[in-house]
Parts: sequence; C-alpha cells; structure tokens
Amino acid sequence: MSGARSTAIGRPRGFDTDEALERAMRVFWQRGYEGASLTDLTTAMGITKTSMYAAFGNKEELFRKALQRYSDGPARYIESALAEPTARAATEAILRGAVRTSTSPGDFAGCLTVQGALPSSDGCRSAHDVLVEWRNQAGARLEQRFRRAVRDGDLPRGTKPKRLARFVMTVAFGISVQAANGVGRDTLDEIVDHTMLTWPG
Amino acid sequence: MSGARSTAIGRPRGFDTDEALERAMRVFWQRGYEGASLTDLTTAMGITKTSMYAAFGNKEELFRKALQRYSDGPARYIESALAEPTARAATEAILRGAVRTSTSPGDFAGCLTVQGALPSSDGCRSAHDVLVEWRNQAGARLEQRFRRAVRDGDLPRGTKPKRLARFVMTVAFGISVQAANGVGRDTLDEIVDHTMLTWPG
DNA sequence: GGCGATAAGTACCGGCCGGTACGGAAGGCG
DNA sequence: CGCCTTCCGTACCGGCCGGTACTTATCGCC
Repeated sequence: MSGARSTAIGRPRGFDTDEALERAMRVFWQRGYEGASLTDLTTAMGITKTSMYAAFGNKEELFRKALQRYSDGPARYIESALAEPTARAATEAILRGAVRTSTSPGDFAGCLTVQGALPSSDGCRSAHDVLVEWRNQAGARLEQRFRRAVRDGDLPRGTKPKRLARFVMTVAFGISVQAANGVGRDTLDEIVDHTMLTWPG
Repeated sequence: MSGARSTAIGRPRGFDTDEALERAMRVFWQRGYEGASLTDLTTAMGITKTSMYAAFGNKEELFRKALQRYSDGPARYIESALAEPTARAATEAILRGAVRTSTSPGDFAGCLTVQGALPSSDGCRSAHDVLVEWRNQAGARLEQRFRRAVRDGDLPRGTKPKRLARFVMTVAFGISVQAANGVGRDTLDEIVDHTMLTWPG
C-alpha cells in the first residue's frame, strides 16, 4: 500500500494503517455499511476524516479494504477449510469456523459479509454488490471443492456438488443470522452437529 | 385502528391506510429499516409526511405495523405450517414457505425480518430488537410444536425439540440470505429437498 | 537553514435525515 | 349558512451525512 519508495519524502504517517483498518473493519462488522458513519469509523480508527480519505480513498473503498482484511483475518477459516483432506472435513471446518467467527467473544455477533448490507438502499448499492459477489464466490469455491471430491471418489458418485455446496452455505449463512440473534456458541455448535449427521454416504 | 366512532367527524382521510401500510411494508422489505427513508416511504405510500405521522405515529411505529402486516400476510405461512398434522410436514411447510416468500416474483428477494435490521446502528436499535424478538419467537413456536410432536410420538423419543427447531430456523434464515443473494426459487427448493432428506426417524 | 513534499487539523460544504408548525381544504352538524 | 373537527400541503427545523478546501505541522534532502 504505502509506496515505500526508495526515498520516502514528506511527513510520515502518524498512525498505523493496518491497525486503523482493523478497527474500521470491526465497526463495519458491528454496524453494517450503512450504519457505520464516517464519524463512527474515524473515531474508532483514532484519526480524522482527512487522514482517512488520504489513506483509504473514501468510505466505499475503506469498506472494500476492510472486507479484504476480514477475508484474510476472521474469515480465513474458509481458506483453510477448503484445504482439508475430505469434503466432509471441509464442510465441518466451514461450519465450525462460521460459528467461531460469528460468536468470537469481544467481537460482535454475526458475520460482516452477511450483516454488511443485505438490503440495498440506493446509497449502498455498491457495497451490497460487493458482498453478494463475496458470498456467491465462497459458495462457488466450495462447489469446486466438492466437484473434485466427487471426481476423487471422496463423495458418492451421484452427489451434485452445486446443490450440496449451496446447502452448506445456506446453513453457514443461517448460523450467522442466529448468532446476530444472540444465540450462543454452544447452541450453534449443536446445529453444526445436527447438520453433519446428514452427510451423504 | 381508525376509531370508526359512530359519528365520524372532520375531513375524511384521503387514502386507504391498509394499502398505504402495504406499500410501506414493501419498502421496508426491499431496503431495510435504515435504508428506507421517510421520503422513500411516503412516496411509495402516495401520501405526505404529515399524513403519515398523523396516521401511523412515526417511522418506528410504522415499521412495527408494517412488520405486523408482514406477519399476517407474506409470513402467514408460518402460522399454517404450525398447524400441519406432523412435525415433518410443518417443517417442510416452513421451509417451502420461506422459499416462496423470499422469491415471490414482483416482490423483493429475501425476508423482511432478516433484511430489516441485522446490524444495530444506534439509530435503529429498537427496530433491531423488534426483529430479534420476532425471529426468536418464531423459533420458540416451532420448538413448542416439536415438543408436542415428541409427546405424541410423532417424533422419535430421543429428539431434542429445541435443537431441531433451531436447525430448521437456521436453514430458513439461510434461505432468505441466499434469496437476497439472487438465488432462484428452484434452486432454493432443492435446498429444501436436501434438508428434508435429513429428517430424523 | 531553506525547500519540496506529504500528513494532520479545522472549519466548512450542499444535501438529506426524521420530525414538526402552520394555514388552508374538506367533511358532518346545527 | 357558520362552526367544529379532522386531514392535507408547504415550508421549515436542527442535526447529521459523506466529502473537501485550506492552513499548519513534520519529515527528508540539499
């Protein structure tokens, strides 16, 4: 991000962009795109609006970068889940990960990518679209993982990867709604238990 | 609502409150509580702000009434689902109903009670709380239905009603997120098919 | 120290937010 | 008809929204 050109000229930045972005991410997580005002964001980030605009562009770009950070941080479990040796293990890792992230103590209930901007008031259309894309892509990657599993004989021959992936993602999304509703970690883990009982084959 | 006192005095109302509320409900459905501005609402309702305030109180009360209308209209399927003869039929009715309502053509994708206000920016805390309450109550009623089913031998003796109800509600919530994501009715029905395969007993 | 470059802080922008004051319009009733 | 009551339309409120112009502070380099 910071050019880090051989020679850095000018007054150096007075804050840590990574930490500021982390804090912004949490505000978006808690309040959603619309609900997070610039005042909320910059206050949490500990900087002024001008600094925010200089460092991140505008609110929309800040959100995009916060979402990226979310993917690399709290939602990293998706990446590692896909690397699990079996489709079943991948699924359970995703669901357990969703539970853990949606209920991490000290953080906020729910999932940034679900709470962020479900409805689409005109003003936040682009944030909405980014999240739709994010969610669909997550499903697509799981589908691809399942497709490979069928090819490898890890899943029964008749299994439809797309359908199974959509089912798993549906449960994952539902989990984050339940978490936002105040349902606790243990209860959500029971839901995962129940879901895993239904595994094909 | 309208007093309808034996003698109606004064200038009569120039619009149909039911239809206005219906239209307001749809705006909330599409945009969520925060995303629906008074201008959006009154424009869709075809009345002025003053008329709206006189007839419904304020934005928050309007939302509450719109939610009630949603319960009595698009979400009526929950009521009838609970009256199904078996727990399995009730579950399938809820899930199919969620699919149908979340994807009714001409209306908007998703479910008012999920899209309405998932995150809680300070300004919409009360709308948020109302929806949390709504969702939890829906789950509680399903749980009670399951509890009866266990008592009646309709569900296997070991079944945990609370757990099963939460699972079903999780899938239902997930369905509405998927619908908001643009997933179509047929695909969602496949998810219901898949879910029903897992029925205990 | 002086200069160029970048960041930080202040004060402000037009616009929309939810909500309201007020005067006129439209009905029943004597 | 006048009168009372209720509703409608306009014009407006303070406050916050996302975003910005301009000044001041802090750096590297010569």
